[in-house]
Amino acid sequence: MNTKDLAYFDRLINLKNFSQVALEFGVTQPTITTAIKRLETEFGSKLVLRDRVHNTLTVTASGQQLAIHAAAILERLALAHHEISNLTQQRTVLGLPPIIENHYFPRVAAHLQELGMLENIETLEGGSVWLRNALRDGQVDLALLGSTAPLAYETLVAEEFDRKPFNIFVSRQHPLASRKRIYFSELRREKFVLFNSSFIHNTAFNQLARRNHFRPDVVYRARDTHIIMNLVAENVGVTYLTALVDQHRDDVVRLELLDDEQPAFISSIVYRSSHVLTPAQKQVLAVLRGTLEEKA
Amino acid sequence: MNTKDLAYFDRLINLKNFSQVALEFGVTQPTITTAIKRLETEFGSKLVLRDRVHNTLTVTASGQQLAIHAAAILERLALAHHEISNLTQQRTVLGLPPIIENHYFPRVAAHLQELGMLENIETLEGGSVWLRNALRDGQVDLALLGSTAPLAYETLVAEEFDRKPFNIFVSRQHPLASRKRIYFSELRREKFVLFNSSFIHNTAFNQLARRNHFRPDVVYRARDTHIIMNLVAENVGVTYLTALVDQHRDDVVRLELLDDEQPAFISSIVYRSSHVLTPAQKQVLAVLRGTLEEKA
DNA sequence: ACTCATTATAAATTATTTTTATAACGACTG
DNA sequence: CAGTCGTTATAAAAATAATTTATAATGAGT
Repeated sequence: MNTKDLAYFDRLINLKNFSQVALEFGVTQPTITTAIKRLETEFGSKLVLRDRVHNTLTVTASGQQLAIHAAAILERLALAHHEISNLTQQRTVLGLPPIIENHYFPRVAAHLQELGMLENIETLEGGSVWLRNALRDGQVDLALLGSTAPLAYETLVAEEFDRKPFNIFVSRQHPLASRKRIYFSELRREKFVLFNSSFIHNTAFNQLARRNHFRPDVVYRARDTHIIMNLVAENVGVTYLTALVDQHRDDVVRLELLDDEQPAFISSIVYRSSHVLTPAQKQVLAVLRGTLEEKA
Repeated sequence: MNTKDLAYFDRLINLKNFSQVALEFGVTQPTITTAIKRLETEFGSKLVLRDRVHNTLTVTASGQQLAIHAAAILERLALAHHEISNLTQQRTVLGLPPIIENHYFPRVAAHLQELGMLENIETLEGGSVWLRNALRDGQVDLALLGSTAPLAYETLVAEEFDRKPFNIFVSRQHPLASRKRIYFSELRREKFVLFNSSFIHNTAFNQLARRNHFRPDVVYRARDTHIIMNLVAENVGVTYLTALVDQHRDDVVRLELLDDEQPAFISSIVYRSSHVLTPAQKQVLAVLRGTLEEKA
C-alpha cells in the first residue's frame, strides 16, 4: 500500500472535495478517485459516501477509523524523516524554555564548551508546552522541560533533575513587602502580572486559584521574566514565578508560599522513547545528567 | 512510499539476510536489494551496511531509527485492517478475564439478552495483561479489565467501575481459619497457591510481599479459581485473591487484610482511544456502563 | 434546457516494481 | 590456488501500477 494514498485520503477527509485535494497535491482529479478506490478495495469497505444531493461528502465509520490511523501513520513517517535528517546532519536540537535556559543552561554550556561540543548544538526556545510538541514531532531531539506533575507519556522519557517551589514576587513599595511568607488566599484582592499561557506557570497558578476558590485579577501577561519583574517593581501587580527566576533585584521582594501541597516547578531532561541517540547526542545527554543531576 | 518496502526492511532488520527476506515474502532477492535502496534514497541515508568480510549485516543509526518507526507503522496498519474488518462485519469482540466474567458478566449478559444484543457479541477470555495487548492490536474492541493501579495509557480509555480489596483464603482446617482479619506479614511461613502470571493478582501479591520484606513460598500456580480453591480447601496452601471470587464454600474461609495502603482490584471498562465505535458497540458500552456503574 | 460544479470511467501514457540472468565478492575446501 | 558456496549488486526486460487525458454522468441551480 502506498502512503501517498493515505495522504490523499487524509486531506480528503478534511477538505471533503476530490478536486481540491487533487489541486493541493498537484495531481489530476481522477488520481484521487482511483486512490480512494484503491484504499476501499484494500480495506474491503466504503470509506466515504459521495452525497450528490446535498453536494457533500460523508465519511463512513470505516473511513473515520482509517482517518485516525492514516493521520498517525503520516505523522510517524514525517517524524522518521525529521529524525533521520537530524541524525545524518550530526545535528542535535536542544529545546529550552526561557526560564530553564537562564537558570540551568549557563552551567551546561560551560561544560559542553570545555568538551568542544557546544558548536554542534542548536537550541530552540519556547514554552514547555510548545516544546513538548516540538519534541514529539521531531523538531527537537532533547529538551529540558518544566512541569508541575512528573512527566509521564508513553512517547517521551523524562528524567527529573530538580524541583523548586513557586514564589510570589511583589514590589518593595507593596504593603506585603515586609512579609517573608504568605498564604495564597491572602492574595485574593491583588492584581497579577503573569507569564502567557504556553508556560506551565499557568497550570500551577490555576491549580492554586481553583483550590482557593477565587478568580484572580490578571492585569497583564508577558513572555519574558524581565518584563514581568519590571512591571512588578513598578507595582503594576504581583507575580507568581518559580524560585529559579530570582534576580536578586532590590526593588522586588520574594515571598514564600505557606500552602500545603503546592505545585512545584519540576525540571526534567526529556527525549522521545522512539529516538535513537547518536554518539554525539549521548554525550550531550551525559553532560546534561552530569551537570544537572550532580546533587544526587 | 510503499509500505511493502517498510515490511521488507522490518524483516531484514530481524533476519539480516536479503535472500531469506525475499524467500519469506515470495519474491526474488533483487527485489529486496532495490527496496532497501529505495528507502535509502527516500531517507537520504544508508540504512544497513553489508559487511562481506564477516558475512554479517549491520544496521546504521538511521536504520535503527527507521526500524522503530517502520515497526510502529506496520503495526498500526494491521490494526486499521483489524478494526475495519470488525467494523464491517458488525462484530463486537469483548475481552473478559475469567474472574470478571464470573462475577460481573452474568448481569451484563442478562441485560444484553433482553435487548437482543447478546448474539452479536463474541467474547475472548484471557488474563488482564494479555487482554490489554489484544485490545491494543485490535483483536478486541471492548474489554473489562482488572488492574491494581488506575489504567492510564495514551492509547486506551479506561473507565473504572468498581474497586474491591484482595483477601486471603485458607482451608477451614487451617490454624488461621478462626481469624477474621490478618496482616500480610503473618503469612511469612505459609505456602501459597496462586494465579499464574498473566493475571494482575501477581502484581498486587508481589507488591505486598516486597513491602513486607519476604519471599513467599509459592507451591503451585493455576489458571482457574476453582482449582485454586480446591487446593486451598485441601490445605495445600493459602491463596490471595479478590473478594470477587468468594464462592461461599464451607470448606474455605475468607480473611480480610489489615495492611494500610493495600493494592485493590480495580475493574474498568476499557477501549482504544483510536477506535471508532459502531452504533452496536456504543449500545454495548451503554449497557456495560448502565449495568456496572449503576451504584454511581 | 443550459450551465455549473461535482465525481466516475476508460484508454493511453508514464512511472515503478519485479524478474531474469548474470556479475562480483570473499570465505572455505580439497 | 582453482573451484564452489553463499552472499549481494547490477542491468535489461517484463510485468504491474499509477497518472493523465478526454469525456461521461449526475444532480443542483438558473
